[in-house]
Amino acid sequence: MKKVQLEHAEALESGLVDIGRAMQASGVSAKMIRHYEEIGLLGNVARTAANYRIYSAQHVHVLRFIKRARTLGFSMEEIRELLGLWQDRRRSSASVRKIATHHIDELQAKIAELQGMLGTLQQLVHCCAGDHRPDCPILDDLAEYEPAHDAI
Amino acid sequence: MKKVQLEHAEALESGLVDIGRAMQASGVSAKMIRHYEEIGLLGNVARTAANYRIYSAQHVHVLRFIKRARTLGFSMEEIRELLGLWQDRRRSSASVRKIATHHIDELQAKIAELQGMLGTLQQLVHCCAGDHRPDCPILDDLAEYEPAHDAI
DNA sequence: GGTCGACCTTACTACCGTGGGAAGGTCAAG
DNA sequence: CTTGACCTTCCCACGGTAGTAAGGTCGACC
Repeated sequence: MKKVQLEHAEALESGLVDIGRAMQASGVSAKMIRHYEEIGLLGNVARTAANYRIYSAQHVHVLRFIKRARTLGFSMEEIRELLGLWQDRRRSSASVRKIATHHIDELQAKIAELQGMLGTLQQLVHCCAGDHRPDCPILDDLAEYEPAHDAI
Repeated sequence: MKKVQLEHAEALESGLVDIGRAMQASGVSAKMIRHYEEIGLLGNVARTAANYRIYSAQHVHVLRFIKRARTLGFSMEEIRELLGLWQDRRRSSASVRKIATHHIDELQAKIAELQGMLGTLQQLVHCCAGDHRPDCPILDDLAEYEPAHDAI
């Protein structure tokens, strides 16, 4: 097992890319690429003799996978699982679907929460004159709101 | 200007409360009450001779204000501004309304973003068999998605 | 008095994902 | 040889909350 250390120019000619190109190709910042490596999402990343990171096409593919998953709001932990399933040929689509539906539930809960806030605020803003006078139902709500005491 | 240091029992008799009671009365954890003091939202907080924090009814009122504002999703910076306006008798309701409408815009943007994620995910989940087989449109999307190249 | 449990204090750590910046090494082109 | 773009590592920040550790203090009870 010889460890072959490529020079920078050499590496780029063999279809490998440096972090700048990986960044362009994936849309993930260099900062985050290093971070994803550090938390173990990229596996082994080669280095040139000068210690520069060198990425294979597969690495870039993983980065684009992560980027897309982040865009869909998956957490890093979920992404870790999804990557594992992606690379496992014996996975079941059910296991992927389970993660996705769980994430859908979270999204729906979050949306409901935000819509609750939004509704209340819209009501308050609607009632607020919004002029030079100090009287303000918004502040009144914040100052005087009493939580419903459902609990004993 | 004598600095009168009250004893614990003495203080509680004068309508002042310790952090535990402030926590119960406001719904804000002791941890966060100290934090809010540290970042300057509570002003001067008195201490007993034994260095325990002692809160006035006004302090508790501020804490409930903060609690309610957090429930509506305002950021700490926005809450700082709202508190300032609340305590300013010459405020205009327009200035409060402005903060609130800005927050409404943020909420709407966030909701739209989450709904975008949700829609895409629901579509993908809908297309996924979710059985023992490995074929999975969800993973396919994550792995092969190409961002639209609107930019040059 | 002594002791117990509940409460308080400060100070540090972590979470999540991202960005900023310092201080230094390396590349390729002029 | 210099320049400027790029790379390296390392540390810090955000926002808001929670956890933990090590210690001081309260009231109540024996």
